[in-house]
Amino acid sequence: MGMNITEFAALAGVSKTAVSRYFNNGYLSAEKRAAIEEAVRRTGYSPSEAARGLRTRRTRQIGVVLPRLSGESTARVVDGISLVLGDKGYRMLLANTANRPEREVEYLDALRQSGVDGVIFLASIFTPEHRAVLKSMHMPVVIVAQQYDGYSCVYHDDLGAARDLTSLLIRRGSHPAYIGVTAQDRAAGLSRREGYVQAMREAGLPVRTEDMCVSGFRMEEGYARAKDLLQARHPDGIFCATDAIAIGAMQACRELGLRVGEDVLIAGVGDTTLGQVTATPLTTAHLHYQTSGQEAAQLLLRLLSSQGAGVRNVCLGYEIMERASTGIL
Amino acid sequence: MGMNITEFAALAGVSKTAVSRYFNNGYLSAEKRAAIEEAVRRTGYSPSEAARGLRTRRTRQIGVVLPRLSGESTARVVDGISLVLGDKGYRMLLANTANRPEREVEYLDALRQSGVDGVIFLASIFTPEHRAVLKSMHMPVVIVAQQYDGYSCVYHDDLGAARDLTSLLIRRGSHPAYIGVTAQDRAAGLSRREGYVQAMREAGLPVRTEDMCVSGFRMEEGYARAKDLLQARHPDGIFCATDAIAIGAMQACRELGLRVGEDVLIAGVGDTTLGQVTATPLTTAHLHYQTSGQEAAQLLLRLLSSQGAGVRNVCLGYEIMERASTGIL
DNA sequence: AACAAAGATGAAATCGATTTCATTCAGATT
DNA sequence: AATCTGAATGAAATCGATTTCATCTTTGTT
Repeated sequence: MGMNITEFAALAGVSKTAVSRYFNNGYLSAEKRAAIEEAVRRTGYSPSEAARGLRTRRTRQIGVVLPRLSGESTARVVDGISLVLGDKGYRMLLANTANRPEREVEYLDALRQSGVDGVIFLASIFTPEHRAVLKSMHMPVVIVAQQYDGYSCVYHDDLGAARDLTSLLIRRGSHPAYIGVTAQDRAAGLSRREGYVQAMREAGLPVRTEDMCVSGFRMEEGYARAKDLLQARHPDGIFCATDAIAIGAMQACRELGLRVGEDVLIAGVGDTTLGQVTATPLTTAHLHYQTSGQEAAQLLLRLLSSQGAGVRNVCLGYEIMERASTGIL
Repeated sequence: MGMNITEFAALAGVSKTAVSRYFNNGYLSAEKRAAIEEAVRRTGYSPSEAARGLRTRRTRQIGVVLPRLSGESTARVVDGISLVLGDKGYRMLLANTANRPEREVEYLDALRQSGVDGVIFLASIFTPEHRAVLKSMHMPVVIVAQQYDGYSCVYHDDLGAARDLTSLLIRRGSHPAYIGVTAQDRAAGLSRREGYVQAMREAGLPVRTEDMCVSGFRMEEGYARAKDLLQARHPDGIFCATDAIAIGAMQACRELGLRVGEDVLIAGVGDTTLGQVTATPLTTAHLHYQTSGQEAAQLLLRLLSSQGAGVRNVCLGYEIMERASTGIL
């Protein structure tokens, strides 16, 4: 522990320079290398990250900003990130903004100061302040789950997934309504709604604003919106922008005496575990969250090695999981 | 960005020392303070964490070691931790060991080197190596979800929860079997099993090893163990050490044509969202995971301020959530 | 008026590494 | 034999802060 390079070098019988070279693979004779290796084994010495960071301006730390940790999708993305980062000897500095956009900006700023080598940003909503802070970051940034011009992004084909699911609902004989999330969230809000609209148009069905509404991300909110919608418009199908909302909707159906998969067809997006254990298993789209985390980390590491390698985007596909909520199979 | 204290001091018309004092609330005249404040506003200067860390040997970073991120309980604990830490200006270095105990030791070691101020350890299993590495940590450590002699711990009353749930199963008319996890996990494995055993004894029921088995943490594993158990022993109740296992067990029942809550009563532990959306809502014990994260963070911060304040333990209670899986309410 | 105590101040030392640079030495080339 | 090449080497400069310490200014006390 409390040993510095000078002490250690003396102990190993070599110069400080040699020790530094040992830990940074520089020119070094085999004997010295062996002597140092031996001394390391004996003493457990390892160079101070602080000193090293001061000199090299690199910390081997990556900042990860995310809106929440509860929520399976985020957790899976982070899992993917840490998988890749851990392997490459990078550490992960987590900034949990607890769904408060003003905190996002705050934290991005803090990360900039704390000297992380790069940032992975799990975005939900982009405000003008976001744009400003992102611009002021003098380090590589990768954005996950959103496409954002000028930055490397890893995202899902939200539109495609929503379109396919809506088409499925139509094919199974329903005229689906829509429960989504705020359009400020361009991926989960805007794109998925657009997918719904496209599928409806393609099928020649009218797109009525009365059949569409906006919910929060929580199950309870989905439940409430669904109950309103079901009582006001009596839809025979609902496409929900997220699994959580869909689960809420299923519950609302049940309470109103409607059979899910028969009286009302329901689909969600995300393929969370939740949708697999419900009374009626949920039809949904599997998005490759963990993969997106891995891709993001790899993208960032590439940006770190070859400086300014330029912006690169990765769009991941999806997989439709057809289950009983859209009709008995 | 690229400005150091010397440049900045010149720009503000004061000495380096004054600048340092400004950022560390030392003696400083009002005029200088104002001048520096103004200059900070103009330039956006902020001291380098690396240099600061080198000199002070403090990083304001806390290492958090955890076995997995997917899994609601861990996510909630981390949420709690980041809530407290964020408020106090500490950052969180996450080490995700992906359920590999050998990695836990590795990461603890890495954290020690990387100079975090303290560590929060979400433990599941303790091996002799764990003990060794923990001992070699020259910094405060708080352990969550396990009681471990010599360290400050925040944990749940696993035994009590298990005992109460088993008693409930018995009161509702069943003679419950047990599906648990490895006893190497002293909290979720050993204590909960002990709670089951105690409740059985109290009720004067025989505790048969054939009625008890060990599962992994995943739903699918709970499903498999439950199926075996149900076919071999035909129990009319099962106490499961975790919600995930319980969900698997419910599925096994359904597939065997047994009605959950009638033919077979089932209870789990953890009160995850999963248990609230299943066909038959799950009776379980709510453990205060987020609170335990907060408590752990607070404990650690206290250890950091008053050096060697000594070991303190926090045991959090639980709340029995009685739902339909133990009989229609 | 003399003196002590307390408040401010900045020069210089320090934290523990990396990196530059000048030098040595062995072997290859002419 | 003289020269060149390139690998190894370590002394010293450097990264950007904090902290000590000696000095100077106030203020308060008698």
